[in-house]
Amino acid sequence: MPIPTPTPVSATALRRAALVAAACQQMEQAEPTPSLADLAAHAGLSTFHFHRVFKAETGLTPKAYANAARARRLRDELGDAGSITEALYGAGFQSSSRFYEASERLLGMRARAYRDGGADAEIRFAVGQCSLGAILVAQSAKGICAILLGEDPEALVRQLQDLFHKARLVGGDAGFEHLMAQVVGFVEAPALGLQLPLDIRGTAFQERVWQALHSIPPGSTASYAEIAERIGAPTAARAVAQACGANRIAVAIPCHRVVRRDGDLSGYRWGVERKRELLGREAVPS
DNA sequence: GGTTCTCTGCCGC
DNA sequence: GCGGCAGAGAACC
Repeated sequence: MPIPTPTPVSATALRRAALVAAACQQMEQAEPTPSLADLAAHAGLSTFHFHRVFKAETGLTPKAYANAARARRLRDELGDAGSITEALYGAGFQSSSRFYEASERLLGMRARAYRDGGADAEIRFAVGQCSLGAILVAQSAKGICAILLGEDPEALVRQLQDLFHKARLVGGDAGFEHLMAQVVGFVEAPALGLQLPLDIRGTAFQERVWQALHSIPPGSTASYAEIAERIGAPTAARAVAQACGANRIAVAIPCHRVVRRDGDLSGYRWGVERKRELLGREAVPS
C-alpha cells in the first residue's frame, strides 16, 4: 500500500485562496461590478499581481468571472417571474440598451424567450440498456443535455427530473429511438466519436474544464492537475475534480479519462467499474 | 473616434 | 512572491 500523498497547503496558498474567494463574493454582490483596481485594493495587491493570482486560482480573469456572475444573476432574476425590466436592473445592468445588446450573448437567446421557458422548455428523453447497464439519453432544443448511466432506469429518470426540474420532460417518440441507438453505439465504442450537438450547461469554470477534457484523445488519460494546468489554473486540481463529478453528459464529455496522477482511477460519478470498463475499451490494442 | 479598462509577456527586486 | 511597464485589444462613451 503506497503512502497516501500528503497535500501540502502553504500559508500563502491559503491566503491567496481566501483573497480570491473574497473577490468573487464582492463581484457577486457589489453593485455595480467592482473594477479590477477596486478588487486589487481590497486584496491589498497591485492590479497586476491580483489579476495573475485570480486567474491562477480560478482559471478565469476577474472580468470573465464578473460576466459569468452577471449572467447567472440575470438567469435567476428572469426565473423569478417579474418583468424583464426588473430583471435587467436586478442583474446589475445600467441601462436597457446595454442589456439587450449583451443579453442574447449571455443567455444564448432573447430574454423573453428565456423567461418564457426557452432553455427549460421541453426535454425529450428515453431510457435503454447498454453493456454498462441502464442508460438515459435526454435532448433539448439545443442538443443532447444529459447522458446518465446506472443500474435502475427509474432512478435515472428521477435524476433527470432533479437536474432539469423546471423542464417539461417528454418520453421519447419513435424518432428518438434512432438517437438512442446512436448514443448507445457511441458508448460501446467511444473512439468512434459522437457527431451530435451537445447542450452543455455549467458555470464558466465547469465549461472550461469540460472543454479541456475534449483535448484528451481516446485511449489516453490525464490527471486532474494536468487539466488544471491546461486551463490556466494550476492550483485548481480539486475544483477540476468537482467539475468532472458535475458532468451530466457521460462519455461524450470524457471525464472518465481523468485519473489520479499515480494512475489510480480515482472516482467516477457513474461508478468506478464503468470508468475502468470505458478506459479498457478505449485502450488501443497494439 | 477618443478614452479608459483589461490582459499578458517580460523583467526587476 | 510581488510590483511594474509596455503594448495590444476590448469595452465604453
